[in-house]
Parts: sequence; C-alpha cells; structure tokens
Amino acid sequence: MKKISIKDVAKKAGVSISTVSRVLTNSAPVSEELREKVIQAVQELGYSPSSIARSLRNGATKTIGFILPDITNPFFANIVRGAEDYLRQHGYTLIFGSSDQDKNEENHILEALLSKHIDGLLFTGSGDSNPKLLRKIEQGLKVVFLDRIIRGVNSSYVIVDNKRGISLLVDHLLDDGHKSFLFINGDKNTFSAKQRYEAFLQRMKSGKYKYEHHFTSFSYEAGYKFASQLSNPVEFDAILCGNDLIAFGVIDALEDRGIRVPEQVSVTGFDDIPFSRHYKPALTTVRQPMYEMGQKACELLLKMIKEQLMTTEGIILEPELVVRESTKRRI
Amino acid sequence: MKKISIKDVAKKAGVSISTVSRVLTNSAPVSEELREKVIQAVQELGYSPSSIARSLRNGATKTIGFILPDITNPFFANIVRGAEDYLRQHGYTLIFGSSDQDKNEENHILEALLSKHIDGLLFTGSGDSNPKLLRKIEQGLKVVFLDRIIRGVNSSYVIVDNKRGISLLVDHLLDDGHKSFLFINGDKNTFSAKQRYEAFLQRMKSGKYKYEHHFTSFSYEAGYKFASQLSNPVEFDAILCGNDLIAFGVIDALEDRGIRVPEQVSVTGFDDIPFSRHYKPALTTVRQPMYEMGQKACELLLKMIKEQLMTTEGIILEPELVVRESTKRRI
DNA sequence: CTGTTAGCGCCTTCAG
DNA sequence: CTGAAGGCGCTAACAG
Repeated sequence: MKKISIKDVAKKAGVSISTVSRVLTNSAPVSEELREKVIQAVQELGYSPSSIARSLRNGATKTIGFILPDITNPFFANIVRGAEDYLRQHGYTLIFGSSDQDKNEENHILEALLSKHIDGLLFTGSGDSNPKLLRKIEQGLKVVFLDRIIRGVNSSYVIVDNKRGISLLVDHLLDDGHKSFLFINGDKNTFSAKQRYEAFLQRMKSGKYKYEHHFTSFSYEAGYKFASQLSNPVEFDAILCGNDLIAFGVIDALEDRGIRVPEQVSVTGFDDIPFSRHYKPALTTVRQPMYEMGQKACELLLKMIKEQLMTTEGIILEPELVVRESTKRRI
Repeated sequence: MKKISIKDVAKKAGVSISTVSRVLTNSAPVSEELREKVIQAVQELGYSPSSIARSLRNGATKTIGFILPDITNPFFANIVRGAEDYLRQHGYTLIFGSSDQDKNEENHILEALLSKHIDGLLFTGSGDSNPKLLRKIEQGLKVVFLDRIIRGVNSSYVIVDNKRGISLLVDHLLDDGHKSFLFINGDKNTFSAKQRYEAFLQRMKSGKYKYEHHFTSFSYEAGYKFASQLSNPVEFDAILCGNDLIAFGVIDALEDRGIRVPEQVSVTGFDDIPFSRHYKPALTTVRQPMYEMGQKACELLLKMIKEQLMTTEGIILEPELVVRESTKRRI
C-alpha cells in the first residue's frame, strides 16, 4: 500500500508541510486561500494523517486498552459496547483482549497493550493482585477497574453494589415465603463472587434460615454440573446463582432430573444479560447496567487522563431487582 | 507516566542504542558480555520497546482492524474471539468497531482504523458496496470479507455455504413431512440473507410446495414482531428464520399467541449461537463454525500481508445441520 | 500568516 | 562486533 504522507499533500497543494498540519489540526490561523488548496489536495489524495506519527510526536495514542475475561460472554460484550461507543465519540480507539481469567494470558495481553502505548486501561481481571500491573500503576498508568477490584490497590473503579443486589434478591425471596436457600456462586477468587457471598451470609445469619453456599465458576457448564450432582435439590426453597449463565445451567440440570422450576424450587440469576428475559422460565435476576458500566468507566478514565490527576475515584452503580418467572411465592 | 526509552537502557547498560536494538530484535550478533548488560538493564528498568516508534520506522503496525455490525451479537462475538486468539498468537493486535450496519458509522470507523495504520482489515459490513473502502483496496489495503461479500469487488473472503445450509435444512424438513414453508429472513441488503433466499426459492420451486418469503432484520425483535402480526401462523408446517435470534423472537411470539412449537408448527434458525442449544425448545438450526471463521479469516489475511500478493482467495466453510427440538416430524 | 527545523523512539545502513 | 547518523510522519517552536 503506497502511503501518502503530509509531504505529498504539501507538494500537491504547493505549500509547506506545516501549513498542511495547521489546517488539519486547526492549531493556527491559515489564509482562506491556502486552506482551500490544502483541503483540495487532501481530498484528491484521500489522505488521512498517520496517528502513528502523531502519537510518537505527542506522546498520546488516543487508545484505551481493555483486559477482560471473555468477549464471548454477553455480560462483557455489553460492557465493551458501552465503552466502545463512548470512546469513539470522544476520538478514542479501544483495543481489548480476552484473558480467560488466566494470569499468564493477562500479563501477555498487558504487555501487548503497553507496548502499543495505550493512554489508559480498563481492567476486569482475575482476583489476585497482579504485580506487573501494580507496578505500571505506580509508574503512572491510568487504570479503571471494572466489575472487579483488586484488593490492596488504590485505584479507580466502576462496580455495581453487589451486596445491595443480593440483599434485594433475598428480601424478595423472603417476602415470597422462601425459607431455605442454596447459593451456587461463581469463581471464588473473584471480587464480585466474594461480595455476593458476604452479603448472602450476612442476611442468612441475621435470620435463622437453612442455607448453604458453594463457589463454582461463572459458566453454564459449572451450573449444570453442580446441579446435576446435588443429592437433594429440593431440600431448598430457592437456589441463588452467581450469575445468569450458572442459573441457566442449574435450571436445565434440574429439569433434566425432572424437577420443575419454579414449581418445586425457585432459581435466580445475577446480571440480567439480554437473553435472560427470553429464557424459559424467564429468569428472576438482578440487573447490572452493563452498557452504562462501560460508559461510566470510560468517562472516568478519560477524566483521569485529561486531568493527569493521581486521585482515585470509585463509582458504585445501583443494581435492580428483576422479578420474572423462575421464582414463585411459596405457601 | 515517565517513559523509558531505548536511550535510558543504553545509558544504564553503558552501550549504544544500536546495541540495545540489536539484542532486542536479534537482528545482528552481539557479544555475550554486552548482551547480558543490556538484558540486565532492560529488566531493571522494566523497559518495553515502543511499538509506536517501531511502526513508524518499519511501516507495519502489527494491528488488524475488524468492522462488524455489533459485538453484542453472539455470532460476531464468537467470530471475534477466533480472530483475537489467532492474531495474538501471531503477535498481532485486534481493533474492532461496531457499525450497527450504519453506512456512516462504517466509514467513521474505517477512517479511524486507517489512521491507526492497520496492516489489514476484516470486514463484515452492510450490503452496499462502500466506495471509500473500495478505493483503499485498490490502493493496496489488504481486506478479508467475513460472512458477507460486497458484490463487484474482487477480494478475499471467508463465508459459509449459505445455500448448502438452507438446502440441508429444507431437505430435513421435507424428510420429516413438512409441506408448506414460511421463511422469515434477515436484512434484505445483506449477502447472507440474499443467498439464503435464493437457495430457498430454488428448492421451493423445484417441488410444488406452498411457500412465502419475507425480509426483516436479523434480530429477536424483528422475529417477534413479524410473528405477532402473522394473520394465520399455522397455515405453514414450518417457519424458517434468517438466524437464531429471529427464531427466538418467532417462537416467543407464537407461544404468546398460544401456538405451540414444534407441535403446531416447526421453527428453525441459522447460526447455532451457543445459546440455541439451551433454548426451550432447543433450536433446530444450521451451525456456522464461528470461531473457525474468525481464525481462518485471519490466517488468510496474514498470508496476504506477508506475501504482499494482490491475489485473492475465497474460503467457503461447510455448514452443519443441527436437529433439535423446535422441529418435529409431520404426519 | 507561512516556511524551516528539531526531535518523538526506533531500526538500519554505513563506518570503523 | 560496535557506534554514529539518517529518517519514518508529524507537530511545535522559531524565524521571518
């Protein structure tokens, strides 16, 4: 691909390269006459300035990185979409990488992003704190943690109030006469799973309900497997799940075992991915504003970049209880 | 963020920058002694070379762009994942943009990607040929069209054999005794929708079946809406849908109208997104190897980039019929 | 208002 | 084997 540079434009327009630069960036006044010539030349040549060279010169790439577990998971895909839209609107580009929660892959991606000189990073990583990342933060890398926080790090974040979400859910279940609860949670080392666990525990202990809690993994398969191996699934009135995917797996496994949801047992999810409303039975769950999370995180990140401040800010979004058909009132 | 450059490394190691460059790129022999010093310095400084500067120098960014309709659609998310994995494995980075099939947005994203000096482009665009893109292709931009082809362009592509997919489906339905067919297709201006339409028409005309065909849009909502407005849904034995999302919408709408699937009417999808197997009823559909499509497209693209050949290659992947519970044998 | 020039970080001749 | 120097495309002083 033959590249056309600012020089070509300058030559064609019969002006100097600085003039071209000036009209393109509007950084200084240029006579109407020359401006027109330049614009003309730009169009004819189909020239677009190299942001590579610009980046090198300006020290900013207008690019944001996003490390997340898996783009294939609708929860993250929707967050990404929010981020993407916000960023493009503000002249930024997004590069992301799926880590599958793998520590090595995480570092690998981080390395790649860093070498691309990203201006900032959105991070949804595995639970354990990542030394390489911490170091970069200390060196001044702007990072916003999304959905998950790494403990011991003073950094900005955007999450939803997981505890409140669980609280809302348990309240509703209690109101509907449920008396015993099983919580099939997600990955143990994950911030959100931990938060949800704590909230659950707290609520359970405050009454004297029968309950049980298990960490598994945030996937359909994990839910299906766990529910398949349950010795007596109907010993609980309600099964809470770490996220919607787990809930789908659980419901399917139960039905395969001839247990009807919600008739025999209520099942709930967390996230409210777009699909949950179409599931049969439509899932009672806690809605996280995914698109908004992506937007807010970027808004925060760009602010940090622009103002070059070391200060840190946390945004906690409100979850919303969504009652549908996978739960029902117990007598 | 204080940046450390090759100069800092050179100074710390007490060598020239060229030596540092040489050990980093392995481009020329360096004495063991100096090599060690350099490596030492690199580690202590936590230095990683700026791919920005490298790109400017080498003229290659090791970055691939991907313009697609919507990352939130599982079909594309899975393709992206395939591409992402392949590219990272080969030292490339992926930048994508969701266009919502909007022509303007498409151009907007293209502009952004181009200015980032991508080495190649994966493109799943709206149906109409895009003049700006065509021009860039002529100028030497390497492009692989994915899932959709723009007519009149001689370029590489990776698609599945849509016609064969429909053929497989219709054969199966015929085998199962279906005699009348309604096809609720996706976006009219889309390559895949057109192909599927043609295949459908061809098969229908070859027998003397009762049939009808309509273009709508590749979404749940479109399916739901269309099926809701159908005057007499059960006048057909089978309803074929342009993709799985449409099928979900159709099934839900039918059930809301008290029509049972597949008892009263069979419904089929296209794509086999991960969710389709968990739908109730589990969807009979045509599987597209999404992950593989992403991989193959990148493989092809990198080949084109590496060999700098103007030749063009098309890969047509085989679809696979997946029979599940949304269809049943008619008497 | 316009043109010339230095230099962003790196790789690659070209000398030594 | 090693160092010095040019230049990728661009912007921001610096002169005029």
